[in-house]
Formats: sequence, C-alpha cells, structure tokens
Amino acid sequence: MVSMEDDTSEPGEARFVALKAVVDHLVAPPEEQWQSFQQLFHARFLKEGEYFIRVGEPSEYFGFINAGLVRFFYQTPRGTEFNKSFSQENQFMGAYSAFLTNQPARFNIQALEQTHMLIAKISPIIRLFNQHPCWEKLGRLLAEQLYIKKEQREAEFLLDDAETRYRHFLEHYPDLENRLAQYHIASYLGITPVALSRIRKKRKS
Amino acid sequence: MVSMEDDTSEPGEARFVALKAVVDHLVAPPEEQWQSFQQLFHARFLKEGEYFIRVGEPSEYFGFINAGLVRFFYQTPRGTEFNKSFSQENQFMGAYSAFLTNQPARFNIQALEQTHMLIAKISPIIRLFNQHPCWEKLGRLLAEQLYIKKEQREAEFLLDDAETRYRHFLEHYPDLENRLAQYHIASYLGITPVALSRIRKKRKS
DNA sequence: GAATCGCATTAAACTAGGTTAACAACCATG
DNA sequence: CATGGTTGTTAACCTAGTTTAATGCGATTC
Repeated sequence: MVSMEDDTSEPGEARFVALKAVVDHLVAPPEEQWQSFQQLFHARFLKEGEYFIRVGEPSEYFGFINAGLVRFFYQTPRGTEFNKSFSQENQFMGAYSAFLTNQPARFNIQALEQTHMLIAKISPIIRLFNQHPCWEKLGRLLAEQLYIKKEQREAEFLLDDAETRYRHFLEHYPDLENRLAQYHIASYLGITPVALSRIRKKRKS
Repeated sequence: MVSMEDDTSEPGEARFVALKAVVDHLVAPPEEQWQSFQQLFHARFLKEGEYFIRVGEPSEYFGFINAGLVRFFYQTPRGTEFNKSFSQENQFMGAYSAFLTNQPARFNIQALEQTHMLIAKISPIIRLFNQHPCWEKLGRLLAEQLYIKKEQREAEFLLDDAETRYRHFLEHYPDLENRLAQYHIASYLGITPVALSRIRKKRKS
C-alpha cells in the first residue's frame, strides 16, 4: 500500500497512484480530464473509531480509500447497530444514495482501522459528468457495481439461512474474517454474536 | 394506459408515447438519438403466467412495460419461490445485473397480468452508450434507481420485523395490494402466507 | 502483578415465524 | 348444480434465532 504519513503535501504523487489506476482501468480518461478530476480530491485521515458521516447529516463528500477499513451501519431506535457493508483499500465509499436523493444519511460510516483516504465534494464531481462522457461512465459503472452487490445480498437474505450466509461471507471476504471483530460480522449477517458463536461451534465439529 | 391490441404495426405511434415521455424526462435525447434508440424496440406481449426470462437463461433482452405487471422471483433448491420485486406500467424491467456480469439469470421474470411491453436487445443499447452521452446518462440513472431501491430494501430486512415491512409495503405500493395475491406479497416480504395472514388479523384488531 | 475492559462463549428461557394440515370461501367449468 | 381448483384463514406443533446473564480470557493500564 501507498505510504501516507504526510496529509498536507502537494498532489501529483504517491497518494494518487491507486486512485488513478482504478479510474484508468474503469474509464481511461484523457490526461486533461484526469487533471480536473484529481484536483477535486484532497487527503483525509480517520483514526480508528472516527466517523466519516453520521445518520442525519447531509452527504457532501465521498472518498477513495488508500489504506484502512470502514463500516457502514444502521441503528435501530433502541440503539442496536446493523452493519450494512464494509469498504477497504482501493474502494470508493460514501453515502451516495443519500446524496442522490438529497436526503440526510440514513446510516453511519465509521473507521474500524486507521484509514487514509482521498476525498472530494460530490457536487463538483457530478458537474464533471456533463464535461466529459468518461465521468458519466464512471458514475454508471460505480452505480452498477453497488447495485450488483446489493442484489446479491438481497438474494442471500431471502434464500439462505444464517449459517449459509456466514459460509458465503468467509468465501467472499476471506481477509475480512481476521480484520473484523466477530460481533461486526454477526451484525453484517443480520444475527446476534450469540447466534454466530453457535454457528462457529457447530461448523468446527 | 395506451391501448395495445395490435402488436405488429409500424413504430412511431401510440405505443412509444409512454417510453418517450420517460426517456425525455430522464435524459432529453436529441431527436436523431431518440430515433436510433426507438428503432431497437419492438412490441412483445405476455399472457398471464408467461415467463419473460427463466433462471439459467442468458439475459439478452430488456423491456419497458406499457401495461401490465410482472414479478421477479428466486427459487430455492426445494422449489420455494421468493419474490424479489415487481414492475408495472411505465417501468423498465429485465435481468440487468445478469447481463452486466455476463452470467445466466439467477431469477425468473413472470407476468402476473396480461403485459404489453416494448423490448430491445441489451447489447445494441449498450453500444449506444458510446454514441451519445445521453445514453450513458440513462444507464447511470437507471442503475442508480435500482441501487436506491435495493438499499432501501436491505435496510428494511435488517431493521424491521415482518409486520413493519408489511406496513411499509402498503404505504409504498398501495395499488399493488389489490393487484397481487397475498401469497405473492408474503413472498416479497420474506415470510409465508400463514405468517402474513396472522399479521393481517392482528392489525385489524 | 492486580485490576479492568472488551470480546467470545455457553446456557436457559423466550419469541417470531415456519411447517403441516384442516377447513372455508370463491371462483370456473362441465 | 355438482365438482374441482385456487386462495385465504386458523390451529397445533416445531425451530432458528433472540435476550439475558454468567463465565472465561487475553490485552491494556496502573
């Protein structure tokens, strides 16, 4: 991963390498377009436990993770938390749907590890969409990816029991198993830590 | 709704009115672009119970519904069905994610009423994306809408019990309550008809 | 090295919803 | 009219997962 000690230095170097690689791979923007895109980003660092966005706040920024791990989670009125997803290195993240619908965020985003990001205001990014079709395409591809992931998850909730969902989680995110506390995994699966513990015990035998 | 008796007449009239209105509202294509878009569509009719796509088939076509109602549903290995969503008049429908991932469809699409549609092959539509940015934008907007809907549904499965999900369904789709059999609603909510019947009884008192 | 904190495990009692089956209401059809 | 097919309701029993609480245990802090 890119080293990120200094969050105030000028753009154009190490911290943009990963972002450029991802964007190039998706839409291959011409150089001058990349420049106007890159200009919109600046570095941001989150300590473990720190929030990127909280329920009820307007969704202004989104980000690209250079290093670290964040979780997205809902809260019930009684305070129970439900993890909705995780984002890690080389992934975009933000309350995109909240921005699109112009509503306050309905979930929190919180760093689970020290997290180094590049962030940008969403509205100037959206303005880029009209400036060159490659950005419109980037928007489309990201929305499609989000949709595919959600559809997958919907299928699992409808078709699979908790044990099967856990097995799929392990297959799909083998690295996350070790980076996440078990109660975070349980919450993602839609069950309690108690139930997950039972499932784990059953699987070992 | 548009009358649709004759499915073989030339394009350019009544049956394209609704589609044009929706597309104009979303992306306002220039006239010659609309022409090349419209050319890709032709009429298709589904009898009640007929399938638009089945699990395992490649996803070649998608459609726009002029009149009628279809359901999307998964099947468990043991044959139980789970409705994933419904589409009705003035909505697009198809196994879009299956097309994007180049995989066979993972769910069925079946008409619940006589359904009049305009359908087009997906691949020439995708080719249009590079021809004019308005189509890229249309793709983005539709993917965004799909995503927002799925995220909503994910939140409900995580946060709400079956009774609350039923209440939201009634608020959100008041018209569908009467057009759908109760076991289809139950299936959409992720519960059995028996459980839905219990909930309805409880609500009446 | 003792005390504390956060997390995983286990057990016991409980509950939402599933499963099965019987029955009633409502059609369509011959 | 009788008959059968389809849908909704109800009841009895079953099960996956919740809730609460106690126990253990490794990591930090004093």
